[in-house]
Amino acid sequence: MQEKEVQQLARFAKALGHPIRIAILQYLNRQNSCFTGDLVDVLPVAQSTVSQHLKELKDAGLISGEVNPPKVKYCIHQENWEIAKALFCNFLDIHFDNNTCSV
Amino acid sequence: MQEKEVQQLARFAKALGHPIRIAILQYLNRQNSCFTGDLVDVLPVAQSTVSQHLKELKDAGLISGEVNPPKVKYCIHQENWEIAKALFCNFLDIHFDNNTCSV
DNA sequence: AAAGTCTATCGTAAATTTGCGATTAACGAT
DNA sequence: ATCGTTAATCGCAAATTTACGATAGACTTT
Repeated sequence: MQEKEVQQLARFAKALGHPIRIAILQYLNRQNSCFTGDLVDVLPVAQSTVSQHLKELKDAGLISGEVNPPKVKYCIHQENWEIAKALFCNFLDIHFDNNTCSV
Repeated sequence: MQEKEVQQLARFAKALGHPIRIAILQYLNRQNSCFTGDLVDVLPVAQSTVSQHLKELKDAGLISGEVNPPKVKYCIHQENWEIAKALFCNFLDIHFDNNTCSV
């Protein structure tokens, strides 16, 4: 594993290192996409806090937001999500077959 | 995914959220076990800093240390490592086959 | 043009993290 | 008993994270 990959993996892991952000990503995985407001309704923190967590996930590259006035629609950033998956699988020593990953 | 699992996953992810800690775990995965000093030799940070990162990994449950005076031998905490694997795989939507993790 | 909706950003405070040098603790060897 | 080795812990400073309310910006609708 290259140094760059270690950095990238740590970056992703750090982004996942908060329960609210895990919850956001889970929600996005289920719903495919959602607005900020949907998350504010569901999560036990203030709107500004949700926004901040979304920003961190976006900065880490795990999600992307599409402005859809006056709302913003978020979804998983598929390409980077796959990269994250690959890095985690590699690191956790999970062996791949073909398309997904299997042990 | 239960709330407790979300918390646990976030805890593990947080522990992985630093390049030095990733490097430590990688080293442990390769070497099976090692002393603190081995890591100090390899990592670009001070001894006290390495010790601190080891403490965090231990607190997160990912490693365990066996005192072997005057050294301390660290290794991956296999049981918890498997739990972490399972949680990450589940979260990242990685499909399993058989023996190790299962969804 | 004014009002309303939705969300990002600002300002702030508290808590946590990161890193270091110095010290301490534990133990074996002399 | 003293010395040497190894590693944890302490004390500290700087940076980052977390959370909130308040404000500001973008755009629709009235």
